[in-house]
Amino acid sequence: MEEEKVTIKTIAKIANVSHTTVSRALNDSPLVKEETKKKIRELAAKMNYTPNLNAKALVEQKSFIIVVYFTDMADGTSPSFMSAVIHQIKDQLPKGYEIAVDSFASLRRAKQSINLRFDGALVVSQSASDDEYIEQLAETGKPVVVLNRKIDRDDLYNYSSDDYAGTTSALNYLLRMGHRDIAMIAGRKDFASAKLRCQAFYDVLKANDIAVRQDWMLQGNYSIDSGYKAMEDILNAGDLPSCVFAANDDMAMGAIRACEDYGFKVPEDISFIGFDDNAYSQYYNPRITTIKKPTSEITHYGIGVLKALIDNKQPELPRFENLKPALVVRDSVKKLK
Amino acid sequence: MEEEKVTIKTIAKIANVSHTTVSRALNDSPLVKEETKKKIRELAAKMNYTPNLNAKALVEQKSFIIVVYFTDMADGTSPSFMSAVIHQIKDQLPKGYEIAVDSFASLRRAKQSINLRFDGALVVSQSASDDEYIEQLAETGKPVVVLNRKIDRDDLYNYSSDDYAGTTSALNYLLRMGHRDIAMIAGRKDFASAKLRCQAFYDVLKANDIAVRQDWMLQGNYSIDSGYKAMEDILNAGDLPSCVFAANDDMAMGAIRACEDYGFKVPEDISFIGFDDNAYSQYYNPRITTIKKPTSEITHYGIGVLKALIDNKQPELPRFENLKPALVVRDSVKKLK
DNA sequence: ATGAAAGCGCTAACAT
DNA sequence: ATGTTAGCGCTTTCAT
Repeated sequence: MEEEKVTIKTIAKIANVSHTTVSRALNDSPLVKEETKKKIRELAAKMNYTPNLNAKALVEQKSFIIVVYFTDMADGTSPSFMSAVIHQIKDQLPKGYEIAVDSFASLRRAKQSINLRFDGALVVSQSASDDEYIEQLAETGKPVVVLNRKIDRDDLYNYSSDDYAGTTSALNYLLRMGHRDIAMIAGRKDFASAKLRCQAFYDVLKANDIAVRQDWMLQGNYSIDSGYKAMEDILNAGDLPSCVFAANDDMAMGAIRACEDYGFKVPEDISFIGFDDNAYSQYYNPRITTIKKPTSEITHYGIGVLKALIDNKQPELPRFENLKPALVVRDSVKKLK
Repeated sequence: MEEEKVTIKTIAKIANVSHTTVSRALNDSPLVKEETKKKIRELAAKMNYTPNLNAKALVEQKSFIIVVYFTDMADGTSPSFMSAVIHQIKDQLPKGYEIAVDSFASLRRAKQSINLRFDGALVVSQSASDDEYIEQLAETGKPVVVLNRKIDRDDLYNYSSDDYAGTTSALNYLLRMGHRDIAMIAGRKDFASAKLRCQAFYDVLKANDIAVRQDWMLQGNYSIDSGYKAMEDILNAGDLPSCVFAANDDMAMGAIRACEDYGFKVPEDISFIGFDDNAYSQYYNPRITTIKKPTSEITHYGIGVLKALIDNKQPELPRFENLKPALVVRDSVKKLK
């Protein structure tokens, strides 16, 4: 059961060569005769040899670990974003690499600094409070790519979603559909995306001479439940908006549920537009009109660049790009006449 | 920017002690005077010292990596399960450990064996095809805990959801509500949970003298879309069942959407019961009656045991437990008279 | 084309 | 209480 551990020295002894030759053969060095290589490789396979990555890492000053950092795994970060990133990165990276997952929130909780054992880092950042850790990562001089949020530095590769533009197109659509009484349920305060979506909301309303009513500006935290509760507040107050812009689809779903519970029909009595286009939006009842966040493009860009960086190649993509979300019209917004 | 790398030898030189003393001091060995310890610790902090985990790992024959394996990250494994496991494990494990995430599907695709660099493994297993990799993990002699599915060996710690019992209680509830024309949308064929949920379906119907109609037994794959398509098949065929048992909530949601699209009302025209109780089930329209899978208990058990095993302690939990799911009655099943 | 020796940063026997 | 030495498994000069 317990296999004796086989190292390059074990192989060397049996093959009657030095362990140096074994090392070279296994790394396909041109310094070893094809014949010897073949013999050694076969032997290694037969003996079930696996290299000790710790030793290799020690001498090569590498670690064969790619780390993925999230702002917070407990909440705010959608599980599907997380799973997509990990899954895609796993499939594209060279074999032998481990994907380590961590969060800045847990570092903060444990008052820890970042772990230095990584060869490249992918950061899915939601908040400016991540900057201290991003700085720590950058200081190592190793490849770092920041996704999801625009950062204030131009030495790192950075891909984000243009949430301001996305929100603008959402509101312009509502306006075109005849809505002027628009409420908003905002996202988690400390998240950059929430701030941008709010700011755009204010700006577009102002540009269209619509006063923002504070009782129609609710604070959520991106969770379904927070959408439900915020909507209850709207429903329990005075007059109703004709439409609600929820800063993400999860909150839109919670809010729609609240409407149903209070006897209002969506979109007959009240319309909704969300943000993200999550996995359930197109199946929800009603199907949710929303802004599709370019998540998979962001992920794809990030992984491609990180891979190039680790391979010491020049990435073909620009340092920064603010990818455009797209309006997806479905059934949750009613056209007013 | 590029900090000179500081090792225990650097510190030793400045502190005028041997690197051994530094090592001992940093590891809080009783062999070092408190005073010296303090001095060295302060020095280390000031110099921004971080231990080289590769070196430590090499000499200690450890790796400071906990690996979490999923059957398949591309589909089948719910992102929320994944995020919950990673998040919880991260919070409970000793500092300095990395959580590495991988999937057997990707190993298979790359024709790779498991990576030996880990100190403990948590396997979220869906399918018997995982067994070859579980065997590889077990052979290392390191702590391995298998979750989600009952395995055929008793040397590993193993916690699963009793899907057979869960399905039985779902069907008994339907029967109590007066349903006898029951269709089923099954889950991904190769997944153990799907098989158990099917088997229980057959058994309960048979026990109640209800013939299983093959045109009411549809094959899905646990995705929302597969639920939609399966339901279309039912709707396009002859007579309608009074109720559909979907092997998970995602498929139930897809199927309900199909009903709406075809002009049927849920639960007035047709009832639904799901499985899992996912994050959206209680907000869906209608709220979905379902079987709550004891996911968080399973995760909790698994992490607790793995932690104990890694600390060389005897876990307080039994080797195996088949945790009971619970019926959650909501609005998607109509009572027939 | 192959081997001997050194060294990566750390811990642990074995001195003292 | 502290230091000396060896060695974990690997790659990399430097010889031959």
